[in-house]
Amino acid sequence: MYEQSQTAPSDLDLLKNSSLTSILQTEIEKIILSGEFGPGERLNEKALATRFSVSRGPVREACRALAERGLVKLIPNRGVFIREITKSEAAELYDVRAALFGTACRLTAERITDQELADLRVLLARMDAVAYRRDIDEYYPINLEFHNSVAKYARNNTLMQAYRECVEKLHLFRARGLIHGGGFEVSNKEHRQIVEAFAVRDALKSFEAGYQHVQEGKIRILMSGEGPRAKQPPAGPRN
Amino acid sequence: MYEQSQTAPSDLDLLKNSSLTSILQTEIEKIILSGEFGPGERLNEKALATRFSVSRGPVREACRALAERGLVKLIPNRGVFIREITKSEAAELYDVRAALFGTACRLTAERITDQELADLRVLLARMDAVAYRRDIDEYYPINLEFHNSVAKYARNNTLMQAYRECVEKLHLFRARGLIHGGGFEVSNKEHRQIVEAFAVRDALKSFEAGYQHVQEGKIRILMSGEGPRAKQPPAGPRN
DNA sequence: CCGTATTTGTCCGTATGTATG
DNA sequence: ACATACATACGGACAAATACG
Repeated sequence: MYEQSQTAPSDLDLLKNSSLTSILQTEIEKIILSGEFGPGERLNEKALATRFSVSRGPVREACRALAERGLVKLIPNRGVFIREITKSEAAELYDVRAALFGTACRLTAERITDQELADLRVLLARMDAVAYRRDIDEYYPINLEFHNSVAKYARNNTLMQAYRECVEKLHLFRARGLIHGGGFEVSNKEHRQIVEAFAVRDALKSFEAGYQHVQEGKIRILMSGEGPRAKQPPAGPRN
Repeated sequence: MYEQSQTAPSDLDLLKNSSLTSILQTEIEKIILSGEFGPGERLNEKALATRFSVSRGPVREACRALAERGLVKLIPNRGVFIREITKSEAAELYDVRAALFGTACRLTAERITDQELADLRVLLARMDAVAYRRDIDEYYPINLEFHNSVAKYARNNTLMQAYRECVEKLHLFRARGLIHGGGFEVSNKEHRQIVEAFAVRDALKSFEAGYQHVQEGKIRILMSGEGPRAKQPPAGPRN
């Protein structure tokens, strides 16, 4: 029998998780985030299966995983739909993101090395440079790297993963067209406050700076446009 | 064609998600949290299928979802294992939980009604009563209700769900036997600080009280026992 | 080190439920 | 309102990989 001979796997073999389902999960995720299908649109199982030249089984499993992750929504007997993020849900997500990023900042403040601090300052300078030219295509990736670096320096993988998931879900909203464009300088000023809090290793101040930075992003979203009108489905599964 | 005729589903029909897979997901989750299978142990797909008198398809889908949720771990060609939470992972989870609960407290402080405040005080009194008798079986559910109430009063479903998931994952660790038993009075004293911060609607103070309360729980865990020895798997999939 | 048994991975067929004309 | 077409849900079977003797 198996009993105790079956033990938990090491963390390493998760990386080369080369099952067909996990590959599909990644691919479908890419499709979703690429915006090929708009929010609310339906994904056809068979179409996906033929597209990747596989059977529907792995596709279903991959979709089930993505549903749990909040990227798609599964309706019994109707199929899988790209998750629609309403404005209020986006606002909720921003609060969660603020909680996680703020805490990442707090932990980072307690653990950051001088080298890491210097690296962050480099990113600040680079953002200042491109912000001056109002180049959002240049600014965005550096901004992303800044946030990811902070999350990394917190040395808490669980926290970082939760943060990434949160950001990913918000991409579904951003894809709707409501991109928080403006505010380079003000954004980078907030970044600077975070780094300064790191420099003096002030945990609470770092938290608050990170928390408020995300909250500012939320406010920009909420102020822009009217957001998606809550278009009612023609008919949910009535039973 | 489908085009726009297919719109996103309303939030309501998620509740009666009566597909076989989602039922299995709930059932298997119950099995895991009940401790019927210890952490690291393997779940046999066919055994689960016959147990619930269903095919392996829905079982596999349910397990995929649980894997994404972090309750089980899927290893290609080897199967599904109950997730093993090491002490360091538990510590990381506590930081995340602290972030979420602290933020829930912060939001609650901004939105709590007098009635809700009164309800919390009732829970405090009840916990004091059972703490006096050192009755952990009585204390635990009230303690749980207190935390859930606070999470609810924050009026942020996304946050609450993330918090619940976090707590659920920590149950996998608690199930190992390292229950944070002691400290009734000190715990309820922290509860009282949270409620007092609510009473004066101090957001930052509420956050810090909630954050530190969870952190205290973390410290109790870390201090207890040596934690699970990292028993190495006999052989990972070598390829 | 090799053969066998068991388990997982994948695919396909049928039934049921939903949307459309 | 009814019938038709189509997509999903589930079950079962075959192939591949792994574990054990």
